Amino acid sequence: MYHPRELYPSLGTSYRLGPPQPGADSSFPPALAEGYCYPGEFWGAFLYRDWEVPWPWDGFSFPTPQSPDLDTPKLDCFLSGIEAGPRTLAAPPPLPPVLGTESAPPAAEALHSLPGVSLSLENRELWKEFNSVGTEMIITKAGRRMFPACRVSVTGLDPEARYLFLLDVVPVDGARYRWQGRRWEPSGKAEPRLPDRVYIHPDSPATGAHWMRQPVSFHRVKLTNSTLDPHGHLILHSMHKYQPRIHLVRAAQLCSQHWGGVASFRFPETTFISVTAYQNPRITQLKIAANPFAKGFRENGRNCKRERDARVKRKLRGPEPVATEAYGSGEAPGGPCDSTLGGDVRESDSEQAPARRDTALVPAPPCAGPSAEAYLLHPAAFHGAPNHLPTRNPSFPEAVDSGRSAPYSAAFLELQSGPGGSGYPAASPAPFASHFLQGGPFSLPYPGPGAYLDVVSKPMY
DNA sequence: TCATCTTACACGTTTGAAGCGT
DNA sequence: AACGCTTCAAACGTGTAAGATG
Repeated sequence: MYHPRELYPSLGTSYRLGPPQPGADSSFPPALAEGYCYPGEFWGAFLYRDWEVPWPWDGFSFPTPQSPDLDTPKLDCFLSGIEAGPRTLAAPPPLPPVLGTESAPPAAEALHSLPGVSLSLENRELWKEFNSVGTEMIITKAGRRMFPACRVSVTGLDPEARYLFLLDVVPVDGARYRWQGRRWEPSGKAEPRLPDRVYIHPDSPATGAHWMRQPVSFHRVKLTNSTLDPHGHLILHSMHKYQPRIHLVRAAQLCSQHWGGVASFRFPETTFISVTAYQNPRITQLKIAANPFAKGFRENGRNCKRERDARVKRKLRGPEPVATEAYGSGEAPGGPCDSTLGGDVRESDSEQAPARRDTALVPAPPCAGPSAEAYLLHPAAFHGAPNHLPTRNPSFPEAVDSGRSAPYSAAFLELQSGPGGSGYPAASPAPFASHFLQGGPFSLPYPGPGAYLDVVSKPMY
């Protein structure tokens, strides 16, 4: 991955994303609000903040914002330029204060101007298993993958139209948490919110047929606790509760100035607490049992506690004899649930390097040449079209993050908010992109596939 | 002293280049 | 020359434990 400053030094260091500034241009519809909907039921989504309507399910009520920062729709910037679809209203169920005690409904939340589109969590059972214990996600300076990863299947897309799949992670509440030996409990106020970043699925943009053909996996997303993270990973605070959101953005016409709509989803069972080291031993066991990368820590693995202890003892005694004991299959009940995609297709096969991608599904946009303006207005049109991507500045080394050549040449933008965290160039007439891009030359490139994007960023501190 | 974070480590998995045969 | 298959080494992704930090 490359930093935009490295890729495009002429652009300077600050790109700002934000909703339109008051008075700058009032010709756009207000941002759609977020809503909660059951997959398949919500369609055409809708909701909240400004309207109050009865929630159709017992026990749910309108949420009370616990923090002014809380749950700010990062993609409002996207929505402000989108042709709004029909609206209905629904209210999100309240998120439980403490993990492991909730009985959250199988609801997906939505933001929506994509009627008929629904998303279902493919590995819901695994998520539920973790959620029943209280999911923890390790965050490290270098970035750590999520496990379980978000894997969803989508229906209701226009097979011919192109869509972007995005993922971000938002705080669930305004509290900091603490492991009290047996469970998580709130222990004070949350840290100031960090810059919002969005992960763009490497296949983006692709046709609706492509997205619907098989489940969409976000297993490459990495979480970090480094506020200065140069790799573009999603930045989280440790000991805070978060929830992933998945967004679908329709690029209505590759070369038009309008995007066709947005749908945003989240699933209650994907809530997790970010940690730098696992607190709940049950979570550790679940991860070891379910994550193929942790096979070495299973009962029969050489890295299991018994073997490790034995190695330490042998080390203390003297030279270690050649190990003759065959260690077992390492297969634990439950298996690597996240390693499949669709029927017998492995998850990893779903996000192959471009060479293996069905590029026929994502032909180069019919635009003529790498017009900077076209890029700005229709970044999605440039995804999957290498010839249209700006050339990387060779004077900057590749990010340390990838020892091997990055299959997607992933880049990301670090887009900083201006004063107040909002605003956009009043002079820009573009209906979509210019709503959230501000402060820089308009040759601003869109991050490549598999990249991260900062949106509506706020000052770190 | 305690809670939290960082780092090095060993191991299993994944990836892609190289080699080979057709 | 092109293609497909196999092999293999390097890189990556894990959880652990010791030590550092505040």
